Amino acid sequence: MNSGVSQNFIRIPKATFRAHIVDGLRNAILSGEIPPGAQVIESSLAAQFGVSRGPLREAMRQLIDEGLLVTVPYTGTHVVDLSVSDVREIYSMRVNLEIFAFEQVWSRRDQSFHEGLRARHAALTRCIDAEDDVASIDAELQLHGFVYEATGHQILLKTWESIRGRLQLYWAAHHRAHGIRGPRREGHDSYVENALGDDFEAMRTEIKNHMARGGEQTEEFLLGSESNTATQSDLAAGGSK
Amino acid sequence: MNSGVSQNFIRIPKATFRAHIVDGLRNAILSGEIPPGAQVIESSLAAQFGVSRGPLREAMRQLIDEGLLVTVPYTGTHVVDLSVSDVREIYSMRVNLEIFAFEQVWSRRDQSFHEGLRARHAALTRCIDAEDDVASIDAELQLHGFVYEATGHQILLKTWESIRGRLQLYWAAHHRAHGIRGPRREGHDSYVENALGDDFEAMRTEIKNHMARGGEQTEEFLLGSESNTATQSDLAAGGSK
DNA sequence: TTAAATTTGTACGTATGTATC
DNA sequence: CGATACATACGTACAAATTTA
Repeated sequence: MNSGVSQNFIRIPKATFRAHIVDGLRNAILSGEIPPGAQVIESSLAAQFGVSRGPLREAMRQLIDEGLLVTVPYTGTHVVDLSVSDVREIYSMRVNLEIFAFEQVWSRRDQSFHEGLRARHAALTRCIDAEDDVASIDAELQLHGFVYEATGHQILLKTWESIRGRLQLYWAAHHRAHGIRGPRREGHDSYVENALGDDFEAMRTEIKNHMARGGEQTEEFLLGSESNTATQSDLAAGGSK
Repeated sequence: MNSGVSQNFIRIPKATFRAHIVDGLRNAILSGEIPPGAQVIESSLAAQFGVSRGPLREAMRQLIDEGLLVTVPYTGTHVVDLSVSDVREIYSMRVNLEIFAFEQVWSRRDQSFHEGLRARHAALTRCIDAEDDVASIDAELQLHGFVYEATGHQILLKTWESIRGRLQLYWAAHHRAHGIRGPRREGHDSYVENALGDDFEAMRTEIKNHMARGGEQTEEFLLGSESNTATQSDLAAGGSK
């Protein structure tokens, strides 16, 4: 039934089929294998993944409301091409979410929070020292994600996850185009220091500064590039409704 | 091709088919026609809506990550049954989002913002005076939703929409059980007054108070009820991931 | 262990809207 | 303006996988 493409035989480690496709497709997008703006056709992709169109359609729909794909009914689906305002929105939302996250977790920071944060900080530093940019993107997302998880706030965590993909996509595209990542090394030290300190207001301003550094590089990068000030991601961003 | 159930002939007023199902299903849930905790089976639902499994599965998946349905692979899908902590999370997130929304829109409040807000406030007041609780729930959501739309912040708006459904579900269930809605009448007057005023800090505290009123009624309602302190909505809330 | 219920996946075919020549 | 190609959207029937009783 499934010829040509292998990738089976791995027995699908866990859970459903669609989830497996989602991960594969997300990686293909984030790695740049499918570049921003490129069209994805479900029939081709189904063949490429060795699955039928049903599960694949559902997988695509999930990536659509993760904001990685945009679709217009009956015509086609493309990998999102972030505009300046898109990235600006992501960063402003991040500042807000992360301050809220620390607000929620501040009084409940315990031993394991300290250890977890320091561990991820160390991992990030290792990646940066090794100049492994791809890994350090992931490590930085892990660092921030840990804070959201520590809050125990399910909705907050889910909201973070809903923008994390686009943030990662932007960082990855930025890296491939310029070879240098967004936020740079020294920033993380003071970030972690404040996160484990006793001054909440200091942490609040730290977050704003931390994000602002990434935001500045954003502007100059996207303004220097060609395309968009208001892309297709505005309309039909949800697919339906 | 399609026998038995009618509902066709309407020519599908606009856009895709799946979107139509989503609206229908969402209404069925919010109206209590399908009560919280009830199981929904895709085959039955497909027959009931007169559509095939494909579009219906995708519609369900959309409601799943709207948080109205929860599913565990290979076993079943149920209407969400909100726990105390769920509602607590929704309210805390609302406070944060709405303050952020006013932060974004504050300096850009123009003529049409004033008019739009007052118009929706008037509509809400009309519904309350008419004692039409169902309509006033919708009117209140419209009032708050207008603020999010006015920010022009797509991500913020989408985040609001991602919790709006569950908030509406809770209000509707609360109303059916007790006959009285959450936030009461007088609150909205000072809310709108502050929203159009010049004191941002006053607005910030207004929001916290406004939400706190709804939150208190939440506690006593859910604690008086039987079931849950940590429901199924915690795990598998996304279906895949 | 078997069996039932339900979801999940497959493989076709048809219909419809969009765009392009 | 019409015809055509394309990709999505939807329909149907059947097979497989998984959990629960």
